[in-house]
Amino acid sequence: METKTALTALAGLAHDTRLSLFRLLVPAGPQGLAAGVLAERLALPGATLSFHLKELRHAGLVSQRRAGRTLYYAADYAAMNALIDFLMQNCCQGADCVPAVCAPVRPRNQEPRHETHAHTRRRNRS
Amino acid sequence: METKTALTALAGLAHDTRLSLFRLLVPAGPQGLAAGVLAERLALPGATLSFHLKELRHAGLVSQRRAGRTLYYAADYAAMNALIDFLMQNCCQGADCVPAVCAPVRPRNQEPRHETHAHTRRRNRS
DNA sequence: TCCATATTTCCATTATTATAGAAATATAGT
DNA sequence: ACTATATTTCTATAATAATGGAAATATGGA
Repeated sequence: METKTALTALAGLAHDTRLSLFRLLVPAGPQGLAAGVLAERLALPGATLSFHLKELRHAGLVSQRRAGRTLYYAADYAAMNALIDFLMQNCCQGADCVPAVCAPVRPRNQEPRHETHAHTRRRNRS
Repeated sequence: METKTALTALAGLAHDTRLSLFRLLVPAGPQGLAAGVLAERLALPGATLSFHLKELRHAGLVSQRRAGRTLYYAADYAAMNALIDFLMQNCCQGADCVPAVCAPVRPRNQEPRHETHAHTRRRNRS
């Protein structure tokens, strides 16, 4: 991951509202949540919500999908993995490090979402 | 890690100059680098450097130590680990996840720097 | 075509963060 | 005590980001 990309991702998450949005989207899985639902859950005016969603989108952390007149937003797990990877480079320079692997909690009948760390064994079966 | 703490840490790293500072400090190990050295390496005016170092310090990402008239700044590995942990919660909600462990590259005659993840096996001997 | 719904973009305002010169503080040496 | 060095805090200014009402766009249904 490029430094500039990492910086944008960090700035994307470094805001109360946006972090909350992302945290709502993560357990929602790949199909995401409608803008309206997000607005309601966080009690945000539409314009403000839109502003932050755009920000997250530009940071590559969420994706947008239209279905009828509602827009669904979903967390981008690969982007989050890439960010974590980047931070681990900055934390330990690649040495003596256990890499992280993240995936949607319950992938709803869909193929695996990212090929990063294909070599890494999974743990924490819960 | 508390959300508020994570937000501060994210904001701490979400700036070009501060991320560069942190990346200079990481390989420097626990004894850190003098403010003067950092100023020179990044070609920053003293006041600007001070501003960003304070920011990083308030975010808990770096520590300060005085020796004579020079102030040394060092990366806080535990804080970085905590941040990565936090992000992994937000990425996969604790399920199906390999936790990360980070440590200084070459601990210079000093005891291990953090007790987080004492249960986790190390990998990547290089 | 007309109306309702879902959501965005526009724009003005306010709030927050960054920049860097100059003055202040801390320490050390003579 | 005086001077030099290292670095910070003070302060004003400039730059960037966030907020939210109002107007605009997109879609779907009658």
